[in-house]
Amino acid sequence: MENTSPRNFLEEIIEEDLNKGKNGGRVHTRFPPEPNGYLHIGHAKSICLNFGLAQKYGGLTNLRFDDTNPTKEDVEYVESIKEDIRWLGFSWDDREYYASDYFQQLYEWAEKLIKEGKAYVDDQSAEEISRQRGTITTPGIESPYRNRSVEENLDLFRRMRAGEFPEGSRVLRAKIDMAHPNMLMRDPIMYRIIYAHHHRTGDKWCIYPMYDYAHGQSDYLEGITHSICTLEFEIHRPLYDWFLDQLMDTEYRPRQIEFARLNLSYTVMSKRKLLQLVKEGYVSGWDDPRMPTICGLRRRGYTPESIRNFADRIGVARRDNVIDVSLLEFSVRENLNKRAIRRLAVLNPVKLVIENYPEGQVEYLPAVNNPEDPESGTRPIPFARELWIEREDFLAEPVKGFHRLFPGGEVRLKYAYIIKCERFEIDPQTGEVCTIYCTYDPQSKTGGATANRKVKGTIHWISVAHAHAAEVRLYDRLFNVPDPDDVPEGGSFIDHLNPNSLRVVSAYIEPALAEARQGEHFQFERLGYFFPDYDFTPEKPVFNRTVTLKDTWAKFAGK
RNA sequence: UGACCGAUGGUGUAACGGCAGCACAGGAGAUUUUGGUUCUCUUAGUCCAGGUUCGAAUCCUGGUCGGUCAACCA
Repeated sequence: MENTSPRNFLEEIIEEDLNKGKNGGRVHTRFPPEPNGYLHIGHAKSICLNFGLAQKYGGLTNLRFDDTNPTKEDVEYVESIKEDIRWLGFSWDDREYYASDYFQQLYEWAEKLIKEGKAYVDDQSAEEISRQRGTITTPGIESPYRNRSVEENLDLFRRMRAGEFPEGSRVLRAKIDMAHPNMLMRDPIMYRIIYAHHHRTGDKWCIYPMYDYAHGQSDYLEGITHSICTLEFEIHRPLYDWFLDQLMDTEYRPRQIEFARLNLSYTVMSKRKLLQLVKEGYVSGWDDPRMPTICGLRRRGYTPESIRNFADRIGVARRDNVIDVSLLEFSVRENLNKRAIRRLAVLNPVKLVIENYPEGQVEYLPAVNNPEDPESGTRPIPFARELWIEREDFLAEPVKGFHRLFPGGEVRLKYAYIIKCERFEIDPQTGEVCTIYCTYDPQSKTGGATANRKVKGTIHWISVAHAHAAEVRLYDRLFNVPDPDDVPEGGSFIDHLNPNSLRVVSAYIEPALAEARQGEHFQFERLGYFFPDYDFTPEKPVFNRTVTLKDTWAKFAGK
């Protein structure tokens, strides 16, 4: 292989395995979500890794729902997870599996372990078992039921399965080592009794395998070669290997490899906290555009490509990391800059009157749809005597470095004329500027005699007579500190919620925008990238702000 | 006082015993009918102490700091 580009540690491992001819030279990965919540950007990292690695090495990736706990899981989540993976641009073809597909085989293997004296039924309560487990620095003690006969264990286990015992009364444990320094090896629980309806197996089972017993065997059954998971499962690896070694005598072996999960600044990522935001109404739902969920990002206007690029850029390693959210924002700006259709909109309008422009006259001026894409052409936009401009683009008393409109100053109206501010009026009620009066240079239109005159700034505008109203939702970071989880005693990440993470404004948009379609990405020139919300209708257009444009003036002015 | 894992600019991530590179962020400038884009330039880093070696981010030893583990969750 002559690929000299730097490789991450997963690629190194895979290439090493390939060179050694391990597992017949196959690469087969899996993405194993538990259907108990919505996927977020951290899952996207894992998805890109698992599918990306398989793609790179000519292998396959399975989708496997890890549904071993019927009390927590639900079909509702299965569909959303599939939709999100597809949307991200990956396909598992027909390899859609469920850990529950393997319940029968897992059960038979459990009997095999019992027969070999490697597993036993424990009659103790959860509390007793927990007490006997010892602590991190002291060994555990053995259960009084540990040395039951094979016959008794088998009988009890079969009766557990038959539903003869109440929930929580007995468990099946692997007989390993109660003094093992790794607590997970201290006779871990393999099966527990749960009388709950399973979303796939219904009421067929009342005993359910634990993650540790199910995962490695599921990998084995699917022919997975590289079982990639996050760092917190590292300590589970000896157990993953132990079961495989007891049960399998082939040369083929799936291998668990851990990587550091994604953390994002100004964001919380745990399912529990995300759920709390939804349940307690801090956001409108899992797909609230401020959520780091895949469906939230989608509604916000993020593109699959931008998320894949982001996943590439953040890399992968085994050290804990916090990615700056600005890298995510960079990724979406970069992608949207290339593809977003340019349109004009005024979010915070103030009226501007061009006194020497004929009353009643309307011109349709050509405006470029996307300067990054010469093929995209132009559309006509109506220009008239009365316009809306952005309130921030006028200052009665200009400050140093201000390139926009002020009394006596000139500015170019994008795609139109150069205007000069003659005077302005203040609303006596509010004390705010209400009307700005200008004159225009009739020769300064694109292609005109004075069109190339240098003026300091260019601003956008909307003809009052032709403006459509729209609701625009301005989103900002959900939290106002880089690490929302960093809270003093008794505090909560909720305390760090950004009160201005959503501002809804009534805006004026150019006529073409009223005809926007779902799924189209727009740049409102000089403002940012916007995406029609699911609530959008031609009668009542609603846009979500995906992200602002990079704004070096705001940065300067803010100092 | 346990086991396992980790430590490279502000944030990520490369280097496989031989010039510490790239991206984001930050800064300066050029271009620009978006204070966008693009293009230049630029600030800033190997946790500490020993050892091995002609040569150490890399190997060894010891420390320091951080993470994970005591659900019948995954």
